[in-house]
Amino acid sequence: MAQGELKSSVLNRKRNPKSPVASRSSKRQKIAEHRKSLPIASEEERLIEAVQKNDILIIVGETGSGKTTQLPQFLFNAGFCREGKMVGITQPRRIAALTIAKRVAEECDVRLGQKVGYSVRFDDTTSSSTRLKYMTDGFLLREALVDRLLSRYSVIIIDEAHERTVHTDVLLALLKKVQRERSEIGGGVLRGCQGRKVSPLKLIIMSASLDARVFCDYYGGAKDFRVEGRQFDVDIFYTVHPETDYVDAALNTIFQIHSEEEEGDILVFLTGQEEIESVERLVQEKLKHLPEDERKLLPLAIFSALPSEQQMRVFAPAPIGFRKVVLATNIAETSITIPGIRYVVDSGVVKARTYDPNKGMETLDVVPVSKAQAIQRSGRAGRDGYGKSFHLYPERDFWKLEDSTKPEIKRCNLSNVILQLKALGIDDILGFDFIDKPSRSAIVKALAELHLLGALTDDCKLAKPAGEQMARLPLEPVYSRALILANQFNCLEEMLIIVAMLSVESIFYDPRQKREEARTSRNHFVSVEGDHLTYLSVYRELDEFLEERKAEKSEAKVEKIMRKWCKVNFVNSRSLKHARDIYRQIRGNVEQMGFNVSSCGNDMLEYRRCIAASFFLKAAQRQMDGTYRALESGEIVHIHPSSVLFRSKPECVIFDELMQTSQKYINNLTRIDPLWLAELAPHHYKTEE
DNA sequence: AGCGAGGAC
Repeated sequence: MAQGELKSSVLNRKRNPKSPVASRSSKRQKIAEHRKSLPIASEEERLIEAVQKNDILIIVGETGSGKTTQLPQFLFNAGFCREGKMVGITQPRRIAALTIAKRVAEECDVRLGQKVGYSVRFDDTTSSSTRLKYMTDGFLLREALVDRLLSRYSVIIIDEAHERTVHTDVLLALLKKVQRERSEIGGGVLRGCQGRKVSPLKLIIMSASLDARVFCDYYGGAKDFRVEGRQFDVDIFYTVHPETDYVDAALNTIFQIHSEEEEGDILVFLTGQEEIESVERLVQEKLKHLPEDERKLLPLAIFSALPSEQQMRVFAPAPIGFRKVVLATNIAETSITIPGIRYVVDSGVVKARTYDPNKGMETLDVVPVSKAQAIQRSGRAGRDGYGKSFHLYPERDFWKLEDSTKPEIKRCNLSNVILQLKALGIDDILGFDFIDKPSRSAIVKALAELHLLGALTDDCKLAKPAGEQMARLPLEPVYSRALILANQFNCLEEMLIIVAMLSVESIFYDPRQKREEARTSRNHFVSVEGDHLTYLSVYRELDEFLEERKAEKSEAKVEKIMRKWCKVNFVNSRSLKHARDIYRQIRGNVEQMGFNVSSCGNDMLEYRRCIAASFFLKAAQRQMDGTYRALESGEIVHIHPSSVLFRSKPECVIFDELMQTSQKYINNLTRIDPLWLAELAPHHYKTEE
């Protein structure tokens, strides 16, 4: 939303070179006109009155209402930022926090970081003068660990609450509690963090969902306020009969649009990389059989694991006379907005992760989308003008879909959430007032895991200091535990690198066409001990490479060198950069905790023993038939083909991940001696021997 | 003998 507007204003400025003063005043005028034209503009008085009268307000507004950019400015003007107080606005995604803050700073005619700023991991632009603070919901949760009453905020706005991410759900519950505590303290008798006076907290929940009831009910009949959206109309089409093969149906629909419909690009929602790459080939294949003048169709893939340079291609306009057909996962549902899309093709399915707490196993399944998801997908055709949306299933099937996607908190491993809650002083997890309660068994399992990792005491209190240290680290509890143990094994330096690498996805990029070339070219990284040490050597080799070129001072130059190195080595540079950021952050964290970052040098034996001691819950042993048995759950599993140990099949391994896709796969492995388990985790494996 | 949706601290 804000992204596109920002870009066009920059273009306008270039096209009309005026004196800086004139261009500035015409820009101000344009911004004022734009603000006045938003549906929410006429609601300022009513909105402020509603906020003043209600401590909790649910705002329902569809795309284009202007609620996210305007409401914080209304609140500022109404005096909610007096006495140094802030209005905090949370977003599920960093890119949204960033672009919206930039947009609002421009509207307010201030430099980013002054009155308006954003805070996301690795990137904090706020200052002591910041009054409107955009941030990720995860960032606000981290702040709560330091200042439990969030006393610097007079108003907190949770945006995109309908998405129901884990972070949003935890915040919704936490803020309910914080608001109660702040009103009980009242009158500033008690003081919060750093002696700040504590005043009541206003809470605003913003949702695009038509159904605000779930939020209103949760907050004891809170008032809802509806704001009009503004989107172009999208005509919706369904198939007459159910399709047996949605890939085939998608192909036919793409070519039908191409031959029958007016100009405009096509966005196709599919389920994953393999499927997208295969549809891309099929489109190209089919084009060969068309007459020359009908071949002007350009298929482009986009999914999260795709390197940035290739992701960027979907944003470039198609060559003159060509029509783009963007083949996307649900990355294009919310995370990225592609300009020029007029036609949407919805397969009606999505890959969704679920977690089985009893087996400690995640599953990635193709499942039908929800109604809300199908509507969201259609809406992607109405960003730049009116559009058309083609669903590859009959209308009667649409009505059978779930209204909305199951909240993530009911589908994930809760160990991190529960550790955070414990660190926030919330001890009764089973009785905690979640908007949607996770199952009892999921909670019990996570508590047991935290206990086994040493984060919780026998009576389920936060252990001191291990539990507190683990909660402070922005990592999965099992990784935090690994860092604490590595400190004792004198291989903290190595474990910091491995944990950073395991925290990011798709380090290696294997384009299907060049898979063999990619494998061969990175053979020199591969360790016979497994994936962990392979990642270590990738990280170190890049580090040495950059060290040798340290003469290059500028950050941009370093990035360029790094990208080149990654390309040659078939490593995803975005992933590796992310790993380096995480490394720096968690290294800072452990140093603050007083850990001495020591290295085991070339003693990989000690390092592997540390891996075994840390991840003892994730061990698997080879069986007679060559399959593996996960020791904790008893599941029969296979080594994932992308692991460097896929062919060598050692007797006993530690794995990082157990996921069911086409089979039950373990991935990211290290070879260990089975005797180490009983030696290093006797409290868990003592009976095995 | 063969392969993983999207986010976030």
